[in-house]
Amino acid sequence: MRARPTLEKVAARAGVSRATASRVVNGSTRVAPEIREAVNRAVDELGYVPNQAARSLVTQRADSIALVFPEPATRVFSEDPTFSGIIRGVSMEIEEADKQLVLMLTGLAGGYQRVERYATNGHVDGVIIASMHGTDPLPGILARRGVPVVCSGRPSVPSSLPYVDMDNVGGAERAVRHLVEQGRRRIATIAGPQDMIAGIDRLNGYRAVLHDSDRRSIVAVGDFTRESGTSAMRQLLADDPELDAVFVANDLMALGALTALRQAGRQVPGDVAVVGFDDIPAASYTEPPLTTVRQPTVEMGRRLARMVLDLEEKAQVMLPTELIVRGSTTTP
Amino acid sequence: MRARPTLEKVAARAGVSRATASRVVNGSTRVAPEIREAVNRAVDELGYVPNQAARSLVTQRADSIALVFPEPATRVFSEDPTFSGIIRGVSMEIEEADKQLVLMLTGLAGGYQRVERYATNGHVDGVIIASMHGTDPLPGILARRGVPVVCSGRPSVPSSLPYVDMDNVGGAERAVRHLVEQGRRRIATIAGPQDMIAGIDRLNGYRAVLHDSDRRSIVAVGDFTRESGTSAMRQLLADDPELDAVFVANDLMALGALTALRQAGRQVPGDVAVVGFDDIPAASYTEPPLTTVRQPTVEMGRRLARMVLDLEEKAQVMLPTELIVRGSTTTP
DNA sequence: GGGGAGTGAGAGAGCGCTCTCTGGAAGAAT
DNA sequence: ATTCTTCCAGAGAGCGCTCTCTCACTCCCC
Repeated sequence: MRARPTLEKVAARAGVSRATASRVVNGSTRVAPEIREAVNRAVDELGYVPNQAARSLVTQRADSIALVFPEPATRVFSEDPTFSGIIRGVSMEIEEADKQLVLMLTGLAGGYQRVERYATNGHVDGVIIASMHGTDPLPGILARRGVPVVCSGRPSVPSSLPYVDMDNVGGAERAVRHLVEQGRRRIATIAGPQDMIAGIDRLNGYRAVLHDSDRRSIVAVGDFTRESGTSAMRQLLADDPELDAVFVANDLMALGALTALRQAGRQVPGDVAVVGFDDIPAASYTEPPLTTVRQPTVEMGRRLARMVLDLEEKAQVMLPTELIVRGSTTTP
Repeated sequence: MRARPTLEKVAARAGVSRATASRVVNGSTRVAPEIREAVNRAVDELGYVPNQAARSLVTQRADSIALVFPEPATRVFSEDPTFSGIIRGVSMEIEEADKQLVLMLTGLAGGYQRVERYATNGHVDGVIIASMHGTDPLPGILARRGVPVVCSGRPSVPSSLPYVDMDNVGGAERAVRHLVEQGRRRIATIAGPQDMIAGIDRLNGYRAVLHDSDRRSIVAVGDFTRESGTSAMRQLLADDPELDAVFVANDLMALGALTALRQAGRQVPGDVAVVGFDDIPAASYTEPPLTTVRQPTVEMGRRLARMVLDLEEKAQVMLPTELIVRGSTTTP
């Protein structure tokens, strides 16, 4: 394999100085057309590609951004496509901007320092933190160190850091209101973990609508896993055998709840209507198909990337969610 | 934010030359203990972290490796956790080696050139290609350009490139043999796409066992999606209403097949036994739970990473698969 | 026609680091 | 005591690039 050509070589071949070659490569307009032409030809002929390390060294930019998943890696890539959607969205924008995506899965405590070291090190122009725990200290640390940071999901402690969040409250409200409109009287919920903003917000949305419609709330708490959905549903049925609807804070738990309901001999939606949250692929294949709230995960990734790349203003953004009505709440 | 300290600063503080500081930072043994001590103290006090760009520039190493998914990104992160497992495995090893993971999702044709440019550019010490299409030209191109490449999945055209593959043939054989042992007489298969090595190998495994056991093969072909599993199953039932078992080349299609069987009024495993392949999370939650073949995806990621990092010899490796027997083939 | 204004190209410094080469001190051998 | 060897620290070049500064040249206006 032959050595990679340098700018010097390109300049020599085009009969110009290195500085001029650099100008052409970087798209400066202040170069005479015929010279630009000559340089471009030399670039093509030699197959020149700029050395990123050299460029970074002088520009102090890295042309890459880090996407950090502080969750234990095992959880990150489960059946939940939320993270996949974010990765895809981020990846699209990053690619468009001709930058690189550095993926960091940092489940353990030690991983924090690794990310911190790496990010404060000029390796990276910005960091996207796909944390679901609002209390994560990492965003604050990095921000204080001067690294551009954008979070997915609103931090639970108010801060001025930019983030992109889903409208969890609104989605939950729409879901529960849908159950109310279907004439359901006793609407229970299986809430998510209350140390995650998504878990908190979705429960708040549920409570808000029930309060308005003068129904009492029936709450069980799960941890977003399928198993916890099953046991939470059993507990709800024990608490209130008369319940006729349940809003489940994510689809995975809703799948578990469906199992528990089947085992308890309840018909869905005849006896009990079920609404989930997330719209995972499996939701369309349950029996009956699951009514759920869709999240714009890819869009979320795109916005995160655009913010961290400074293609749009860093702000605190809320993305709308959408209720997808299927068979688990209505009979055709 | 204060400027990052340079080696120069560290050296000054420790009262040594930059060269000596560099030696200490890079763990050279030929430094007097007290000096090493002094430098380390200065590093700690200043919070020094080496500038990777500067280091790369002189060492010609990038300390990062690329993980490329040439599939359309949409497919990559679907319900199929194979890719997630690979990412996690790769990530673990990369982290351990203190290198970076650059993720490239290059669905479109143009993406190839981007990867090629990026990888032949010294940005990256090696490339892991998570392709499932054995005919992918990218590995060959990169290898020819002198970039270390390791593939996940055996290329369909024989080559000398290193790869890590799953024992698809063996897994399929074990699955079908299991059906034979259960006394099934008419064993059909829903094969995967025949332009993917996994699809081909799993069909070959099926054929081999049927041939040995003197049964005739009944084949329908799907494309690894759930929908294709449903329609393939319908077709099989039309072709041979008497079939009493089906080996499905992946779990997603098996889920679809289960739906078709239910709609056709067949009991599983009473009338028809079903085996899948992959062991996706959903497989344990179907009714009945799905017998399937588990793949060591995380291990695959680890091996891929270790090879590309030269922690183990680059070779053509086959990882064992494991039959997980559940309710879709046996009654308790 | 002369002097500024404007424009485009080159010279050269320097980003932060590694690594070879050199030099000096200390210990071993003669 | 002198030379040789060993060992460790420093000097300095240079990785490939960007960017400022300088300079040469053209153009235009008085």
